[in-house]
Amino acid sequence: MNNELSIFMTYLEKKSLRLTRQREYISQKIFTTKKHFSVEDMVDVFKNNGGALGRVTIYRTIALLVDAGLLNEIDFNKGCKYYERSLNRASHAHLVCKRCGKVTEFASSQLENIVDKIRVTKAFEDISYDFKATGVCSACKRK
Amino acid sequence: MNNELSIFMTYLEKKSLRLTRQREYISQKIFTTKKHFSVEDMVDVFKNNGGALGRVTIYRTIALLVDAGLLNEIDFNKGCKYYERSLNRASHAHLVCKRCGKVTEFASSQLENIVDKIRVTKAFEDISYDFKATGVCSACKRK
DNA sequence: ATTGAAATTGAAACTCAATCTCAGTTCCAT
DNA sequence: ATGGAACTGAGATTGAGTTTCAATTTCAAT
Repeated sequence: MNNELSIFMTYLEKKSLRLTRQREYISQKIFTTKKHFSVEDMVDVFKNNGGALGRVTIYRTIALLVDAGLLNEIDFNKGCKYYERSLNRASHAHLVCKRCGKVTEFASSQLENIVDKIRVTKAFEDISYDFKATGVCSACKRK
Repeated sequence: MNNELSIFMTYLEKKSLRLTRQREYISQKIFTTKKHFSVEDMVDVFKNNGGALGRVTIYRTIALLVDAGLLNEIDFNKGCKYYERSLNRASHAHLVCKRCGKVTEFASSQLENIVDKIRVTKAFEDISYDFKATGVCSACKRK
């Protein structure tokens, strides 16, 4: 059922790392999150839910999830990293408005074609990717 | 002749900003740079060349050049922003090796297609874009 | 030329995301 | 149980990038 958790467990085992109570809490919370989030967002989640976890542990767990291929790291020009779950996501670009900062997604299967070509012609492996288009959204343009 | 400088001058005029000695030094240096560079790289350039310019001025001038559309801001997972000249560049992706950190480029005209589609279907304007693929390069894989 | 408003510079202080350190704790294999 | 390895988290640290502000430069209007 919980595919992501089982992938995480396999990853940890392969690296001789442990699925601790903290790692389980943090990853389960992330695996039920639909939106983009920053590390500080997650720190706040656990602060508010009483289950105080050290911010360092949250940083480290997210780094593990990125390395395991379960999270993509993305940059929205906001001064900190953001993350999104990567499993079974349709390929998409991120549109960031440089006026209002709003982020939207743009589905495009062509991105997969490009990545496939990179994989084949450059012998690049284990690829995660991020297409970011920065511009002015239609709402801001009207002003 | 110096197309980029004239675009920069037009941009400054439109914004009622001045082409100062410092801005001219910094932009000319950038307009003769082929490689990716960080702000600190530029700070060092001017430190070594004796023409000490305040780092704040360099930050601000680069921000102007980005806003003028003459530089693209790119992220190589290195903890600071990098920049590349954008005028008349063939569209390309950045491949970043997560082991050795090496950055290579991958030309792909398909990227323009995707951006065109974003422009039209999302009414997104004034777009700059960055396609980054993070993975393991063929050299690191062999180890 | 002189004046005054606006833009500019740059040193220093500051912010804040992210990392490092290290002492104390937990877990696992023997 | 015991030793070694992994783990946690508070606090200190780093470093890119921004803000502040006093002093300077520029430009348009007189």
